Amino acid sequence: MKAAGKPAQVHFAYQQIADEIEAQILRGDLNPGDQLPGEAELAGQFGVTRSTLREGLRQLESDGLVHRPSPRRLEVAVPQADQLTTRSGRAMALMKVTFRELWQVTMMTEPLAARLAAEHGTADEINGLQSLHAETVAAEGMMKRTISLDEDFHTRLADMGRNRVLGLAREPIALLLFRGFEQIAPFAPKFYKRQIEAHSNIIAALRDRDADRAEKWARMHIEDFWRGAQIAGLEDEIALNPRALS
Amino acid sequence: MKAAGKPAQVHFAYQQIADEIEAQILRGDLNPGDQLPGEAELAGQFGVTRSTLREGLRQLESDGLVHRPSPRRLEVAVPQADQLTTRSGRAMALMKVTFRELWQVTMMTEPLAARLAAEHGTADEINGLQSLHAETVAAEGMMKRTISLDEDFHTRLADMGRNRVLGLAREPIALLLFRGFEQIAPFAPKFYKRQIEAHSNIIAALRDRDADRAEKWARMHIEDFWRGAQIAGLEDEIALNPRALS
DNA sequence: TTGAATTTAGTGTCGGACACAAAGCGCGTG
DNA sequence: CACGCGCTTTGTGTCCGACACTAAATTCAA
Repeated sequence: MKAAGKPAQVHFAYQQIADEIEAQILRGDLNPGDQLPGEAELAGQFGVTRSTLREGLRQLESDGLVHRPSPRRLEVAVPQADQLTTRSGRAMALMKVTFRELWQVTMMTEPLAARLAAEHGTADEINGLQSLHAETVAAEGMMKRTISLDEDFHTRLADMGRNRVLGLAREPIALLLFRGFEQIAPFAPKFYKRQIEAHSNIIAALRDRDADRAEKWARMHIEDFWRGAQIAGLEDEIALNPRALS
Repeated sequence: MKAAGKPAQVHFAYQQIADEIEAQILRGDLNPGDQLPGEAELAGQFGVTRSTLREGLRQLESDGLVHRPSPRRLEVAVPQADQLTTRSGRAMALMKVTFRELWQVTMMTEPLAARLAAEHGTADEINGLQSLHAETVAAEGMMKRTISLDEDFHTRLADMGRNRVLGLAREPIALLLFRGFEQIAPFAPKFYKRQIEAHSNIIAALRDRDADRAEKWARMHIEDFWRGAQIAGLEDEIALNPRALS
């Protein structure tokens, strides 16, 4: 059992470059927003060719540690949430997680999100949710649109809670689960109404700053989802074929 | 509002290559374990030079979609959990999340993990936990070692629950939070004992397959952690300077 | 037939080269 | 003197060709 330091398998130059720059960023030598030198200069610094350096840069880029606002400018970035969402979502899809797994976790995250939102959400944000909800009501029966609006509703709810960790953790999970609604809806048409009821009760609870009630309705909302999955016989089905992510 | 398809900003050849191969994997044309042709051949297929192709490969590699078991062999991989853990952990560290944020989420994940473990854990796994626990008892007072063992305990507990989504979501969060113990321990020496008590109660609950009790003790365990953070005055402190991730 | 020696193929790296676009510059005109 | 337009410079994306080194494949010997 060794300390969790860097694995020493770094004999490839491009890997060393990526590691070194990563270390500089994590160490704080380079801060988000800082601009990096041109490729030629960097290559010189590291004593490698541009080709080799570029391979290292590609790696950092796809790690989200650097990015190019303009083709001319290479700067240090803080990893963006949506990028992590994509990666996690892809991983979960490829490991063929089931509805049950997604649901079990969502049963925790969404109620917590609702609770925190009730505690920290601003009036403006609540109004925003309200108008989003209005759109949802108008879209009753339109599956794709409903799914997209639902994702949005829950994401905004989570953002209102002022907890970035929760936001990061729940996003890919909620995305996959809610998308499963596509397979459920045909079996349970009345779920549109129940969803609308739940959402409006959550909003009402937020206005009253009633964290308990918000949490309770969120829980019921997600429980409903599970009943739908059961009706559709999806409990242990794979949630999503990866291609749907694209 | 357009469908969530790929943004069309794919004028760079290396990007197109990465996207194309990614699509083939997601679409199922390529399955985990499949071997890919050599670089020369691939380059030919895509009509680019090896240099360009390699940049695309580096990107896929760091996305965890392909990897090289031997330098000679390039094959399709399913993204590994620890890779995602690193990425998420790094992101959270760079966005300077607070102890409070980490703790709020952990208050949900660990009790759920304990509950699921009580429902699905095998006798073997429980015995494994038991011996790990014995090590922890022996390490009382040794901070670094205690932290590492604690991380391990909770990770194994989560794995016992047969929920990969929970495992994926909680790992980076728990890692960051538990590591904060380093800053707490000096202020609250008796926490070693409370941790030992909590862990052994969880194990006992697992043996009885008492999900409620397991969940309860996990919750108390994490609550303790929060009290420690309060004593140390860390509630809204940044959990970790990124460098500690290395 | 099995093991050792040798060929072969493929990766990692190098160096140089060119087109194209953006950033910086100078110039002429109002 | 200020402003806009075209030119130069700089840097990225891509290509080409080459070579060392090592792991896999093949041949050869016992």
